[in-house]
Amino acid sequence: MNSSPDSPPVGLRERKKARTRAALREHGMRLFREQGYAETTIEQIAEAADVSPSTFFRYFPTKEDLVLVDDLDPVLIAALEAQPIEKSPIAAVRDAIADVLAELTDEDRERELQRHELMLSVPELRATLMDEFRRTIDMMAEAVARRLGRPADDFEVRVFSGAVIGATISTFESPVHSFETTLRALDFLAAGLPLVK
Amino acid sequence: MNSSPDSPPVGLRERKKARTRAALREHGMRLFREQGYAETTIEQIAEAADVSPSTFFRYFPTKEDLVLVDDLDPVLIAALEAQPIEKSPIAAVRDAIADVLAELTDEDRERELQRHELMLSVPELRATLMDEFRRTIDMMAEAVARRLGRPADDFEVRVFSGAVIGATISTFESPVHSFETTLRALDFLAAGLPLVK
DNA sequence: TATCACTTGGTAGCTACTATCATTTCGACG
DNA sequence: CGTCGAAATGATAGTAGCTACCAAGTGATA
Repeated sequence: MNSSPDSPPVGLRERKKARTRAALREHGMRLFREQGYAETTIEQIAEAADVSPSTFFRYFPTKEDLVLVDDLDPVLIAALEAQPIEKSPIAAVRDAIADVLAELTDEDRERELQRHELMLSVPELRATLMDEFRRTIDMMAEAVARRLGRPADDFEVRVFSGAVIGATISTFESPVHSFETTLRALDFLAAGLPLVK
Repeated sequence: MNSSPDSPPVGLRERKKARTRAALREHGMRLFREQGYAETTIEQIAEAADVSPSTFFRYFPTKEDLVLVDDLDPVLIAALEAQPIEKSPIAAVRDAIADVLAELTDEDRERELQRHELMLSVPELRATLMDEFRRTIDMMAEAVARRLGRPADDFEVRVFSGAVIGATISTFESPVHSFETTLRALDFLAAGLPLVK
Protein backbone atom coordinates (compact mmCIF):
# COMPACT_ATOMS: atom_id res chain seq x y z
CA MET A 1 0.00 0.00 0.00
CA ASN A 2 1.16 3.51 -0.71
CA SER A 3 1.60 6.22 1.87
CA SER A 4 -1.17 8.42 0.54
CA PRO A 5 -4.17 6.70 -1.01
CA ASP A 6 -5.01 9.00 -3.92
CA SER A 7 -1.55 10.24 -4.89
CA PRO A 8 0.04 8.64 -7.94
CA PRO A 9 1.93 5.46 -7.15
CA VAL A 10 5.65 5.92 -6.75
CA GLY A 11 7.02 2.49 -7.47
CA LEU A 12 10.29 1.90 -9.23
CA ARG A 13 8.50 1.78 -12.56
CA GLU A 14 6.98 5.24 -12.14
CA ARG A 15 10.24 6.72 -10.97
CA LYS A 16 12.05 5.35 -13.97
CA LYS A 17 9.42 6.74 -16.30
CA ALA A 18 9.68 10.18 -14.73
CA ARG A 19 13.45 10.04 -15.00
CA THR A 20 13.36 8.98 -18.64
CA ARG A 21 10.93 11.77 -19.45
CA ALA A 22 13.07 14.35 -17.71
CA ALA A 23 16.23 13.04 -19.33
CA LEU A 24 14.71 13.25 -22.79
CA ARG A 25 13.55 16.80 -22.20
CA GLU A 26 16.81 17.98 -20.68
CA HIS A 27 19.10 16.45 -23.27
CA GLY A 28 16.79 17.59 -26.01
CA MET A 29 16.79 21.18 -24.85
CA ARG A 30 20.53 21.10 -24.36
CA LEU A 31 21.15 19.74 -27.85
CA PHE A 32 18.76 22.30 -29.33
CA ARG A 33 20.73 25.07 -27.64
CA GLU A 34 24.08 23.65 -28.67
CA GLN A 35 23.47 22.73 -32.29
CA GLY A 36 20.04 24.06 -33.23
CA TYR A 37 16.59 22.55 -33.43
CA ALA A 38 16.51 21.28 -37.00
CA GLU A 39 20.06 19.99 -36.74
CA THR A 40 19.21 17.79 -33.78
CA THR A 41 17.71 14.41 -34.64
CA ILE A 42 15.48 12.23 -32.52
CA GLU A 43 18.17 9.60 -32.69
CA GLN A 44 20.67 11.92 -31.05
CA ILE A 45 18.29 12.86 -28.28
CA ALA A 46 17.40 9.23 -27.67
CA GLU A 47 21.03 8.24 -27.57
CA ALA A 48 21.88 11.05 -25.15
CA ALA A 49 19.05 9.93 -22.89
CA ASP A 50 20.15 6.32 -23.32
CA VAL A 51 16.92 4.98 -24.76
CA SER A 52 15.85 3.80 -28.20
CA PRO A 53 14.23 6.16 -30.73
CA SER A 54 11.06 4.11 -30.36
CA THR A 55 10.92 5.02 -26.72
CA PHE A 56 11.23 8.71 -27.50
CA PHE A 57 7.93 8.65 -29.36
CA ARG A 58 6.28 6.83 -26.50
CA TYR A 59 7.02 9.80 -24.27
CA PHE A 60 6.55 12.64 -26.74
CA PRO A 61 4.25 12.24 -29.75
CA THR A 62 6.33 14.69 -31.80
CA LYS A 63 9.67 16.42 -31.64
CA GLU A 64 7.89 19.69 -31.02
CA ASP A 65 6.22 18.41 -27.90
CA LEU A 66 9.61 18.28 -26.25
CA VAL A 67 9.54 22.07 -26.11
CA LEU A 68 5.81 22.54 -25.72
CA VAL A 69 5.33 21.91 -22.04
CA ASP A 70 2.96 24.50 -20.75
CA ASP A 71 2.39 23.36 -17.21
CA LEU A 72 1.50 26.99 -16.56
CA ASP A 73 -1.90 27.14 -18.20
CA PRO A 74 -3.90 25.43 -15.44
CA VAL A 75 -2.01 27.46 -12.85
CA LEU A 76 -3.01 30.63 -14.63
CA ILE A 77 -6.65 29.64 -14.73
CA ALA A 78 -6.59 28.78 -11.04
CA ALA A 79 -5.09 32.16 -10.27
CA LEU A 80 -7.81 33.78 -12.33
CA GLU A 81 -10.52 31.96 -10.41
CA ALA A 82 -8.95 33.15 -7.18
CA GLN A 83 -9.31 36.81 -8.05
CA PRO A 84 -11.98 38.78 -6.13
CA ILE A 85 -15.19 38.88 -8.07
CA GLU A 86 -15.37 42.67 -7.81
CA LYS A 87 -12.38 43.16 -10.09
CA SER A 88 -13.07 43.93 -13.71
CA PRO A 89 -12.22 41.06 -16.08
CA ILE A 90 -9.18 42.78 -17.48
CA ALA A 91 -7.83 43.65 -14.04
CA ALA A 92 -8.47 40.11 -12.87
CA VAL A 93 -6.52 38.66 -15.79
CA ARG A 94 -3.69 41.10 -15.30
CA ASP A 95 -3.40 40.39 -11.59
CA ALA A 96 -3.71 36.65 -12.11
CA ILE A 97 -0.72 36.72 -14.45
CA ALA A 98 1.19 38.85 -11.99
CA ASP A 99 0.42 36.39 -9.20
CA VAL A 100 1.59 33.41 -11.22
CA LEU A 101 4.81 35.15 -12.16
CA ALA A 102 5.45 36.13 -8.57
CA GLU A 103 5.25 32.51 -7.50
CA LEU A 104 7.84 31.32 -9.98
CA THR A 105 11.39 30.88 -8.83
CA ASP A 106 14.07 32.80 -10.68
CA GLU A 107 15.15 29.54 -12.20
CA ASP A 108 11.65 28.83 -13.51
CA ARG A 109 11.39 32.30 -14.99
CA GLU A 110 14.74 31.88 -16.68
CA ARG A 111 13.77 28.53 -18.12
CA GLU A 112 10.46 29.93 -19.34
CA LEU A 113 12.17 32.82 -21.09
CA GLN A 114 14.62 30.43 -22.72
CA ARG A 115 11.75 28.28 -23.94
CA HIS A 116 10.02 31.30 -25.40
CA GLU A 117 13.18 32.39 -27.13
CA LEU A 118 13.65 28.98 -28.69
CA MET A 119 10.03 28.83 -29.76
CA LEU A 120 10.10 32.23 -31.38
CA SER A 121 13.30 31.58 -33.28
CA VAL A 122 12.24 28.27 -34.82
CA PRO A 123 9.44 28.80 -37.34
CA GLU A 124 8.01 25.36 -36.77
CA LEU A 125 7.78 25.88 -33.04
CA ARG A 126 6.53 29.41 -33.39
CA ALA A 127 3.57 28.13 -35.34
CA THR A 128 2.60 25.61 -32.72
CA LEU A 129 3.17 28.17 -30.00
CA MET A 130 0.48 30.22 -31.64
CA ASP A 131 -1.77 27.20 -31.59
CA GLU A 132 -1.04 26.83 -27.91
CA PHE A 133 -2.19 30.38 -27.41
CA ARG A 134 -5.40 29.55 -29.15
CA ARG A 135 -6.08 26.94 -26.50
CA THR A 136 -5.30 29.53 -23.89
CA ILE A 137 -7.93 31.79 -25.41
CA ASP A 138 -10.46 29.02 -24.95
CA MET A 139 -9.56 28.41 -21.34
CA MET A 140 -9.49 32.07 -20.49
CA ALA A 141 -12.80 32.72 -22.20
CA GLU A 142 -14.32 29.93 -20.17
CA ALA A 143 -13.02 31.32 -16.90
CA VAL A 144 -14.04 34.88 -17.69
CA ALA A 145 -17.48 33.72 -18.75
CA ARG A 146 -17.90 31.99 -15.42
CA ARG A 147 -16.96 35.19 -13.63
CA LEU A 148 -19.58 37.12 -15.53
CA GLY A 149 -22.26 34.49 -15.42
CA ARG A 150 -22.30 34.28 -19.19
CA PRO A 151 -22.33 31.19 -21.41
CA ALA A 152 -18.92 29.77 -22.24
CA ASP A 153 -19.17 30.64 -25.91
CA ASP A 154 -20.31 34.23 -25.36
CA PHE A 155 -19.17 36.33 -28.29
CA GLU A 156 -17.92 39.34 -26.37
CA VAL A 157 -16.05 37.20 -23.90
CA ARG A 158 -14.27 35.40 -26.69
CA VAL A 159 -13.28 38.66 -28.33
CA PHE A 160 -12.06 39.93 -24.99
CA SER A 161 -9.89 36.87 -24.46
CA GLY A 162 -8.57 37.08 -27.98
CA ALA A 163 -7.54 40.69 -27.47
CA VAL A 164 -5.82 39.84 -24.20
CA ILE A 165 -3.88 36.96 -25.70
CA GLY A 166 -3.05 38.98 -28.80
CA ALA A 167 -1.66 41.81 -26.71
CA THR A 168 0.34 39.26 -24.75
CA ILE A 169 1.79 37.61 -27.82
CA SER A 170 2.86 40.93 -29.22
CA THR A 171 5.17 41.47 -26.27
CA PHE A 172 6.90 38.16 -26.77
CA GLU A 173 8.89 39.47 -29.67
CA SER A 174 10.28 42.60 -28.14
CA PRO A 175 14.05 42.32 -27.94
CA VAL A 176 13.98 42.93 -24.20
CA HIS A 177 11.18 40.49 -23.52
CA SER A 178 10.54 40.07 -19.85
CA PHE A 179 7.35 39.31 -18.04
CA GLU A 180 7.03 42.86 -16.80
CA THR A 181 6.55 43.87 -20.42
CA THR A 182 3.53 41.63 -20.61
CA LEU A 183 1.95 43.26 -17.59
CA ARG A 184 2.55 46.69 -19.09
CA ALA A 185 0.78 45.59 -22.25
CA LEU A 186 -2.27 44.48 -20.30
CA ASP A 187 -2.37 47.79 -18.45
CA PHE A 188 -2.32 49.53 -21.78
CA LEU A 189 -5.16 47.37 -23.02
CA ALA A 190 -7.14 47.99 -19.84
CA ALA A 191 -6.79 51.71 -20.46
CA GLY A 192 -8.52 51.25 -23.80
CA LEU A 193 -5.48 51.33 -26.09
CA PRO A 194 -5.20 55.13 -26.01
CA LEU A 195 -3.09 55.81 -29.08
CA VAL A 196 -2.46 59.44 -29.89
CA LYS A 197 0.13 61.21 -31.92
CA MET B 1 10.18 44.28 -75.78
CA ASN B 2 7.12 43.99 -73.61
CA SER B 3 4.11 46.26 -73.79
CA SER B 4 4.75 47.86 -70.41
CA PRO B 5 8.36 48.24 -69.37
CA ASP B 6 8.16 47.43 -65.66
CA SER B 7 5.38 44.87 -65.64
CA PRO B 8 6.35 41.21 -65.31
CA PRO B 9 7.17 39.57 -68.65
CA VAL B 10 4.41 37.45 -70.11
CA GLY B 11 6.24 35.08 -72.40
CA LEU B 12 5.18 31.49 -72.95
CA ARG B 13 7.47 30.39 -70.17
CA GLU B 14 5.81 32.66 -67.62
CA ARG B 15 2.35 31.65 -68.71
CA LYS B 16 3.19 27.99 -68.33
CA LYS B 17 4.58 28.60 -64.89
CA ALA B 18 1.47 30.45 -63.82
CA ARG B 19 -0.68 27.66 -65.18
CA THR B 20 1.31 24.98 -63.38
CA ARG B 21 1.12 26.93 -60.16
CA ALA B 22 -2.63 27.36 -60.47
CA ALA B 23 -3.12 23.71 -61.40
CA LEU B 24 -1.18 22.53 -58.36
CA ARG B 25 -3.18 24.77 -56.06
CA GLU B 26 -6.53 23.86 -57.55
CA HIS B 27 -6.01 20.12 -57.62
CA GLY B 28 -4.46 20.25 -54.19
CA MET B 29 -7.40 22.08 -52.67
CA ARG B 30 -9.82 19.77 -54.42
CA LEU B 31 -8.07 16.66 -53.15
CA PHE B 32 -7.91 18.10 -49.65
CA ARG B 33 -11.64 18.67 -49.73
CA GLU B 34 -12.39 15.27 -51.17
CA GLN B 35 -10.17 13.03 -49.09
CA GLY B 36 -8.67 15.17 -46.34
CA TYR B 37 -5.38 16.98 -45.90
CA ALA B 38 -3.25 14.31 -44.25
CA GLU B 39 -4.62 11.63 -46.57
CA THR B 40 -3.52 13.51 -49.67
CA THR B 41 0.09 12.99 -50.71
CA ILE B 42 2.33 15.27 -52.71
CA GLU B 43 2.57 12.52 -55.26
CA GLN B 44 -1.17 12.55 -55.81
CA ILE B 45 -1.27 16.30 -56.20
CA ALA B 46 1.65 16.26 -58.61
CA GLU B 47 0.05 13.52 -60.65
CA ALA B 48 -3.28 15.34 -60.81
CA ALA B 49 -1.49 18.48 -62.01
CA ASP B 50 0.56 16.37 -64.42
CA VAL B 51 3.98 17.27 -63.10
CA SER B 52 6.62 15.41 -61.16
CA PRO B 53 6.81 15.54 -57.35
CA SER B 54 10.10 17.38 -57.73
CA THR B 55 8.32 20.14 -59.56
CA PHE B 56 5.78 20.48 -56.79
CA PHE B 57 8.48 21.55 -54.37
CA ARG B 58 9.84 24.03 -56.85
CA TYR B 59 6.52 25.87 -56.73
CA PHE B 60 5.63 25.39 -53.08
CA PRO B 61 8.35 24.89 -50.48
CA THR B 62 6.03 22.83 -48.29
CA LYS B 63 2.70 21.10 -48.50
CA GLU B 64 1.25 23.71 -46.18
CA ASP B 65 2.13 26.55 -48.50
CA LEU B 66 -0.42 25.23 -50.95
CA VAL B 67 -3.12 26.51 -48.62
CA LEU B 68 -1.27 29.54 -47.33
CA VAL B 69 -1.89 32.09 -50.06
CA ASP B 70 -2.32 35.37 -48.35
CA ASP B 71 -2.66 37.68 -51.31
CA LEU B 72 -4.86 39.80 -49.08
CA ASP B 73 -2.25 41.14 -46.69
CA PRO B 74 -0.79 43.81 -48.98
CA VAL B 75 -4.28 44.79 -50.06
CA LEU B 76 -5.24 45.29 -46.45
CA ILE B 77 -2.22 47.45 -45.77
CA ALA B 78 -2.95 49.56 -48.82
CA ALA B 79 -6.52 50.03 -47.65
CA LEU B 80 -5.21 51.08 -44.28
CA GLU B 81 -2.90 53.66 -45.82
CA ALA B 82 -5.85 55.04 -47.76
CA GLN B 83 -7.85 55.83 -44.64
CA PRO B 84 -8.22 59.53 -43.73
CA ILE B 85 -5.56 60.53 -41.25
CA GLU B 86 -8.16 61.97 -38.88
CA LYS B 87 -9.61 58.57 -38.05
CA SER B 88 -8.46 56.90 -34.87
CA PRO B 89 -6.21 53.88 -35.45
CA ILE B 90 -8.83 51.38 -34.43
CA ALA B 91 -11.48 52.97 -36.64
CA ALA B 92 -9.02 53.10 -39.51
CA VAL B 93 -8.24 49.41 -39.19
CA ARG B 94 -11.88 48.50 -38.92
CA ASP B 95 -12.87 50.52 -41.98
CA ALA B 96 -9.88 49.25 -43.95
CA ILE B 97 -10.99 45.68 -43.38
CA ALA B 98 -14.54 46.60 -44.33
CA ASP B 99 -13.29 48.22 -47.52
CA VAL B 100 -11.26 45.18 -48.51
CA LEU B 101 -14.19 42.87 -47.88
CA ALA B 102 -16.49 45.09 -49.90
CA GLU B 103 -14.21 44.85 -52.88
CA LEU B 104 -14.14 41.07 -52.93
CA THR B 105 -16.45 39.24 -55.25
CA ASP B 106 -18.85 36.77 -53.72
CA GLU B 107 -16.74 34.03 -55.18
CA ASP B 108 -13.60 35.37 -53.53
CA ARG B 109 -15.35 35.64 -50.19
CA GLU B 110 -16.59 32.09 -50.50
CA ARG B 111 -13.14 30.80 -51.34
CA GLU B 112 -11.63 32.71 -48.44
CA LEU B 113 -14.12 31.24 -46.01
CA GLN B 114 -13.44 27.75 -47.34
CA ARG B 115 -9.72 28.28 -46.90
CA HIS B 116 -10.26 29.42 -43.33
CA GLU B 117 -12.42 26.42 -42.61
CA LEU B 118 -9.78 24.04 -43.92
CA MET B 119 -7.06 25.77 -41.97
CA LEU B 120 -8.99 25.70 -38.73
CA SER B 121 -9.86 22.05 -39.00
CA VAL B 122 -6.33 20.79 -39.70
CA PRO B 123 -4.10 21.29 -36.66
CA GLU B 124 -1.00 21.59 -38.76
CA LEU B 125 -2.49 24.32 -40.89
CA ARG B 126 -4.07 26.05 -37.95
CA ALA B 127 -0.66 26.49 -36.44
CA THR B 128 0.79 28.07 -39.54
CA LEU B 129 -2.30 30.23 -39.87
CA MET B 130 -1.45 31.66 -36.51
CA ASP B 131 2.05 32.30 -37.72
CA GLU B 132 0.59 34.10 -40.68
CA PHE B 133 -1.31 36.32 -38.31
CA ARG B 134 1.89 37.10 -36.53
CA ARG B 135 3.28 38.50 -39.75
CA THR B 136 0.12 40.49 -40.14
CA ILE B 137 0.69 41.98 -36.70
CA ASP B 138 4.08 43.17 -37.90
CA MET B 139 2.74 44.75 -41.04
CA MET B 140 -0.16 46.37 -39.29
CA ALA B 141 2.04 47.74 -36.54
CA GLU B 142 4.27 49.27 -39.17
CA ALA B 143 1.37 50.94 -40.94
CA VAL B 144 -0.21 52.22 -37.75
CA ALA B 145 3.15 53.56 -36.57
CA ARG B 146 3.48 55.49 -39.81
CA ARG B 147 0.05 57.00 -39.27
CA LEU B 148 1.03 58.16 -35.83
CA GLY B 149 4.52 59.27 -36.69
CA ARG B 150 5.98 56.78 -34.26
CA PRO B 151 8.89 54.38 -34.76
CA ALA B 152 8.00 51.04 -36.30
CA ASP B 153 8.82 49.09 -33.16
CA ASP B 154 6.85 51.34 -30.81
CA PHE B 155 5.68 49.30 -27.87
CA GLU B 156 2.14 50.61 -27.64
CA VAL B 157 1.58 50.28 -31.34
CA ARG B 158 2.66 46.67 -31.24
CA VAL B 159 0.33 45.90 -28.37
CA PHE B 160 -2.47 47.61 -30.22
CA SER B 161 -1.89 45.49 -33.30
CA GLY B 162 -1.66 42.36 -31.23
CA ALA B 163 -5.00 43.09 -29.60
CA VAL B 164 -6.63 43.75 -32.97
CA ILE B 165 -5.36 40.51 -34.45
CA GLY B 166 -6.22 38.57 -31.31
CA ALA B 167 -9.77 39.85 -31.40
CA THR B 168 -9.94 38.93 -35.07
CA ILE B 169 -8.64 35.41 -34.54
CA SER B 170 -11.12 34.80 -31.77
CA THR B 171 -13.98 35.25 -34.23
CA PHE B 172 -12.63 32.64 -36.60
CA GLU B 173 -13.84 29.78 -34.53
CA SER B 174 -17.40 30.80 -34.02
CA PRO B 175 -19.68 28.30 -35.74
CA VAL B 176 -21.27 31.04 -37.82
CA HIS B 177 -18.01 32.61 -38.88
CA SER B 178 -18.56 35.31 -41.43
CA PHE B 179 -16.67 38.50 -42.07
CA GLU B 180 -19.37 40.58 -40.45
CA THR B 181 -18.50 38.87 -37.20
CA THR B 182 -14.97 40.17 -37.49
CA LEU B 183 -16.17 43.73 -37.91
CA ARG B 184 -18.41 43.37 -34.88
CA ALA B 185 -15.43 42.21 -32.85
CA LEU B 186 -13.43 45.27 -33.85
CA ASP B 187 -16.30 47.53 -32.91
CA PHE B 188 -16.39 45.88 -29.53
CA LEU B 189 -12.65 46.39 -29.14
CA ALA B 190 -12.96 50.02 -30.21
CA ALA B 191 -15.55 50.51 -27.49
CA GLY B 192 -12.96 49.43 -24.93
CA LEU B 193 -14.13 45.85 -24.37
CA PRO B 194 -16.95 46.90 -22.02
CA LEU B 195 -17.71 43.65 -20.21
CA VAL B 196 -20.33 43.80 -17.49
CA LYS B 197 -22.44 41.20 -15.85
C1' DT C 1 19.65 28.12 -86.42
C1' DA C 2 22.69 27.90 -82.63
C1' DT C 3 23.51 28.91 -78.05
C1' DC C 4 22.37 29.71 -73.37
C1' DA C 5 19.51 29.96 -69.34
C1' DC C 6 15.73 28.10 -67.22
C1' DT C 7 12.65 24.42 -66.16
C1' DT C 8 11.80 19.75 -65.50
C1' DG C 9 12.04 14.64 -64.26
C1' DG C 10 14.42 11.08 -61.94
C1' DT C 11 17.15 9.12 -58.50
C1' DA C 12 19.03 8.66 -54.05
C1' DG C 13 18.91 9.80 -49.42
C1' DC C 14 17.69 11.91 -44.81
C1' DT C 15 14.45 12.33 -41.07
C1' DA C 16 10.03 12.52 -38.59
C1' DC C 17 6.70 9.35 -37.53
C1' DT C 18 3.74 4.78 -37.43
C1' DA C 19 2.86 -0.07 -36.82
C1' DT C 20 4.06 -4.33 -35.16
C1' DC C 21 6.24 -7.99 -32.59
C1' DA C 22 9.51 -10.21 -29.55
C1' DT C 23 12.00 -9.40 -25.33
C1' DT C 24 12.76 -7.62 -20.97
C1' DT C 25 11.39 -5.66 -16.53
C1' DC C 26 8.45 -4.60 -12.85
C1' DG C 27 4.54 -5.53 -9.68
C1' DA C 28 1.30 -8.38 -7.41
C1' DC C 29 -0.11 -12.32 -5.26
C1' DG C 30 -0.13 -16.88 -3.61
C1' DC D 1 10.40 -16.66 -2.85
C1' DG D 2 8.75 -17.95 -7.23
C1' DT D 3 5.45 -17.34 -10.75
C1' DC D 4 2.37 -15.05 -13.77
C1' DG D 5 0.31 -11.03 -16.06
C1' DA D 6 1.01 -6.34 -17.41
C1' DA D 7 3.69 -2.70 -18.75
C1' DA D 8 7.85 -0.79 -20.89
C1' DT D 9 11.37 -1.34 -24.16
C1' DG D 10 14.04 -2.33 -28.50
C1' DA D 11 14.24 -3.63 -33.10
C1' DT D 12 12.54 -3.88 -37.67
C1' DA D 13 10.09 -2.42 -41.62
C1' DG D 14 7.62 0.97 -43.92
C1' DT D 15 5.38 5.71 -45.28
C1' DA D 16 5.72 10.46 -46.51
C1' DG D 17 7.64 15.14 -46.49
C1' DC D 18 11.56 17.23 -48.09
C1' DT D 19 16.54 18.06 -50.03
C1' DA D 20 20.40 17.59 -53.22
C1' DC D 21 21.97 16.51 -57.49
C1' DC D 22 22.33 15.46 -62.30
C1' DA D 23 20.79 14.82 -66.92
C1' DA D 24 17.49 15.97 -70.44
C1' DG D 25 14.14 19.01 -72.50
C1' DT D 26 12.15 23.58 -73.61
C1' DG D 27 11.75 28.55 -74.31
C1' DA D 28 14.33 33.04 -75.07
C1' DT D 29 17.72 35.61 -77.64
C1' DA D 30 20.85 36.95 -81.16
